[in-house]
Amino acid sequence: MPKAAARQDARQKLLDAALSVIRTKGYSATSVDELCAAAGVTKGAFFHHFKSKEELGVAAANHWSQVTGALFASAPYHAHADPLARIIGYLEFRKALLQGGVPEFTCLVGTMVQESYETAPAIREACNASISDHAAALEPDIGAAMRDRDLAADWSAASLALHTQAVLQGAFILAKAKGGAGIAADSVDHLIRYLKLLFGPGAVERQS
Amino acid sequence: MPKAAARQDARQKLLDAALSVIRTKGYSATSVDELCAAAGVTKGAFFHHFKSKEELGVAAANHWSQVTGALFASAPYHAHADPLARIIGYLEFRKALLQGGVPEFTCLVGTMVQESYETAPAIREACNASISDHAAALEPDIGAAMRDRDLAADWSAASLALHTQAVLQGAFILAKAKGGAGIAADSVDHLIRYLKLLFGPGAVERQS
DNA sequence: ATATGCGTACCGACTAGTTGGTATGCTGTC
DNA sequence: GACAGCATACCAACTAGTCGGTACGCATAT
Repeated sequence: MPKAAARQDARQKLLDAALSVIRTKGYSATSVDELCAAAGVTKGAFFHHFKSKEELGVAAANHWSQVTGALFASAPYHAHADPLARIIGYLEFRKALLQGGVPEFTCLVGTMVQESYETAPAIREACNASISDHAAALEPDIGAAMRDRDLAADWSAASLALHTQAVLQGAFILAKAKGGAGIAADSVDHLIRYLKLLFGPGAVERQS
Repeated sequence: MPKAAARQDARQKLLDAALSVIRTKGYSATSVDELCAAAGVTKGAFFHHFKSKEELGVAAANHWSQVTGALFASAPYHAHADPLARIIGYLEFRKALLQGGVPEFTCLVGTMVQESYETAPAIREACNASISDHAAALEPDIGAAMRDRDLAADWSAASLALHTQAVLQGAFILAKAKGGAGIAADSVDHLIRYLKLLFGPGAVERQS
């Protein structure tokens, strides 16, 4: 019975379509009709599940958090024993993700927040939560690496975690401007170099 | 005779209005009518000077390059004798610019390229030129600092120059998401710390 | 078993307003 | 009187959102 399975999946199809369409054209330039066409559903279905386009935007940001959250949670870099190795592993993983076309590896919430931070507070907050939560997931490892090496820093683990996200978001903008991923990988390399310098020479190698 | 002065300035007023309106609402969400209202001109004047909205976008990006180019060319950090001190001075200057509301200190071309990189090649290229030219202006100082210190690096002056722009663009996104400049300043601080580590301890202090 | 009742999921034509763009005309300057 | 600079009026296409209606699953009663 495909009927039971088919039910309630217009919402999912719309959210999945939103991820790719909005990353390609931006939030404002994406029309509801276009979203419906990409998802293969009707406008009636759209407004049955979302009371407005803005609500779809919020839901898309949350959906993005879930999808990427699952991706990073199951990534292999968590296996490293040394916390700094896990952080570097995370960044290498981000670099490995820079494959395919620009719309495929760039960030949904980074794109959306640029367009709606002043006009759609609900979207801004959902995007902020997505970025901030993702950064917060890095904090424990950064904190542990600092403690491991008795670092008396004038910066916090939280600020460094957010800085990694700033570099990534900025790398995406340059990739969009230049039309390729190369420059983004270079920027992540600079970030990795920064971390290795911060935590001392040979810091990663002296892991267990 | 205000007439002679008033002539030909609809274009300037439109470009100036574009800088602030597009930075606030984004390119797609900004309508031609809105732009005209903000500039205090009519639609006829708009399409007299620009044959399409996209052409206005390109012109706005070029206008942005000119305005910011003049700002940075006349900035005080060029006075430092040491090239590294000039670079750090540039970043401190960028930090000092993080004043007022978010729309006032964020970057026009970074905002525009996100929305139009796939749909408007002319705008993408104009934004790319703006970012790349600005980065290129930093290259000579970075190269000089590398030579001064006999740095045998596995990265180029060009890639570090672009990395600074990535950090700044990413910092703007975080500022938009969080609704404040604080996080952006933190990220620039991390970047300054990276440069000081890269060029060796006490590198800036041993300038003339 | 089957009839009744009801809620959720979905459809697609419709509307009021907005969009980028055009056609035409007026006004001052060379 | 030609032409640049602008204004006004207008248009077809598109916009987000609405609305009356259908299809179907599920619970309870009979």
